[in-house]
Amino acid sequence: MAGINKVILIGNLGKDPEIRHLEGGVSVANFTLATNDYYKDKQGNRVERTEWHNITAWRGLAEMAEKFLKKGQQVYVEGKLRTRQYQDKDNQTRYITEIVADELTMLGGRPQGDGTTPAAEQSAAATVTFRQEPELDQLPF
Amino acid sequence: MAGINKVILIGNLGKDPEIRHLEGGVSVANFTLATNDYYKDKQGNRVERTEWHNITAWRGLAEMAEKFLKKGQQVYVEGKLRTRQYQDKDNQTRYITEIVADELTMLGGRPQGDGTTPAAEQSAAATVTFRQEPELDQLPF
Amino acid sequence: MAGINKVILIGNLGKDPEIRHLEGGVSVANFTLATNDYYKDKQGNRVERTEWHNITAWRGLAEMAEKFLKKGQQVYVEGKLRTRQYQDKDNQTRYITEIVADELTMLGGRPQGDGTTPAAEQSAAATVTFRQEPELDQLPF
Amino acid sequence: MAGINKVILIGNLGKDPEIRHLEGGVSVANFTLATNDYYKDKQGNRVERTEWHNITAWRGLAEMAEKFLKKGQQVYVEGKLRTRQYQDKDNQTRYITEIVADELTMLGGRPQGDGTTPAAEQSAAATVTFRQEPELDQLPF
DNA sequence: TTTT
DNA sequence: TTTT
Repeated sequence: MAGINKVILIGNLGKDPEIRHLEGGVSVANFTLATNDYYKDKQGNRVERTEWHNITAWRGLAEMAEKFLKKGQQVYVEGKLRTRQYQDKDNQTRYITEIVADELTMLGGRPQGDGTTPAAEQSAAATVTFRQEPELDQLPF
Repeated sequence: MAGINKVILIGNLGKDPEIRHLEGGVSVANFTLATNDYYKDKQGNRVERTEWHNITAWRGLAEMAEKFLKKGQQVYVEGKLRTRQYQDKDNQTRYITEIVADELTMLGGRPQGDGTTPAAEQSAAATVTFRQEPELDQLPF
Repeated sequence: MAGINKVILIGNLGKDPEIRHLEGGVSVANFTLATNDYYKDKQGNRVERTEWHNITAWRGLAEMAEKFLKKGQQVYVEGKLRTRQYQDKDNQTRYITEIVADELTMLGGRPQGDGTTPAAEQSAAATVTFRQEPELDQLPF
Repeated sequence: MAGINKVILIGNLGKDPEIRHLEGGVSVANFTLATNDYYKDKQGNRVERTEWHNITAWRGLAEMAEKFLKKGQQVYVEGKLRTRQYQDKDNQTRYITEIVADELTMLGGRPQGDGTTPAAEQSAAATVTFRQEPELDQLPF
């Protein structure tokens, strides 16, 4: 049965995206994204809570993430949850949950950079949306 | 900085919700949810992929999950991602990502039951929405 | 500046989709969707409120809506808001807000049909997802 | 049957929110929000399309919109669609579709102000989330 | 005009 | 009527 698996995040990159080029020319980028919220504890103090998310982007979206996204930047991420298993260094099975991005949109936040990027270029880049084409496999037949 | 951390799922319960009552009278329910999608592999075969999600509901939403949700049922879940760490049996730190539910809506699917629940009750239950009140801590001050 | 314009609905079709074939071979389907919620009035009575939405689907998604969606069926719709103007019969400018669908997923609800559709076919159809390819114009250059 | 009626927008305010205080002390704020996207026309030219949305906020959320949101600012809006009818000046029935906000989050964009607001205050305000409590009527009984 |  |  077809279902829905959708994640929508607005947060800040914890580091610059890291891109890898797999065999067959496929690119994959990874970065972490912090989303913050606030709550009041029992004493009435305002407490901040940061949640860290593992974001993965494939193909053209990976290239664009590498090109345009920087540590500290505020970004909108839309994607889906995927939990995969891997073997840790002790050969034990572990699980990691990632968000596979379908869309990345830069929001108003300025990137934390070295100051060498011309303001005009930053400004132009700061508002672009990247949308991943759905895999050609999504058709119902 | 305030962010957005939102998950929207439609899937089927992998098991009946399990509820625990913590000290202080707080309830928490857990269940797994399967979301399915399809893709075509390189040979053009239609392949199904199932993603399993860990859902957590608190307080009144936990009570309602226990009361109304059953294994197999199709449900809409809205919530937020939370990754927490715990110690495994070898005292190693591990991480698990869960969806903390804010809203649960039963969809058209009939629960997989023992057939003893009157149809009228099932039908009445099958379409209700439960919404968790936001914690009273969400105000910006 | 790039923005986000996203609508997520789960409701029931008020009528069968109506499809039109425009010049150039482009298809467009329209249907209405009812979403229901409940509130308690000041006397404590449970009141139902129905909201009606105008859904538009283009191209392949239109064909699939016509083929698989029926009056009464429960469906998940994801799309974007678009308000367009038109001239009414008195030649006055009027506005209508529609949801242009990107994705349609049939949920558990059985279609209201003439009873001639084999159950197996209904069941197969009842869970399919249709996803519109993004227009080729979504790239940021 | 319970349904889902959800809208998620990121855009810029077209004007400062206008607040009205109804009898009984209830506040309601209105503003317009522009969401922009881009497409390539048949000649390959990049064309911008702006969609304007009517946003309504009630009670505490209205007060906060009035206090913190300004023309030009970039904001995340989550809410639900509601189409209501009214009589125009010729006593004809007309319809308008609005988004009734449940949550407003200011994003990185600086408000278009008179320059008298201290930067620190702007910065503090620029990232806050306001969440409307659900009406107490949302419970399923 | 839907659904429960 | 916004933003880039």
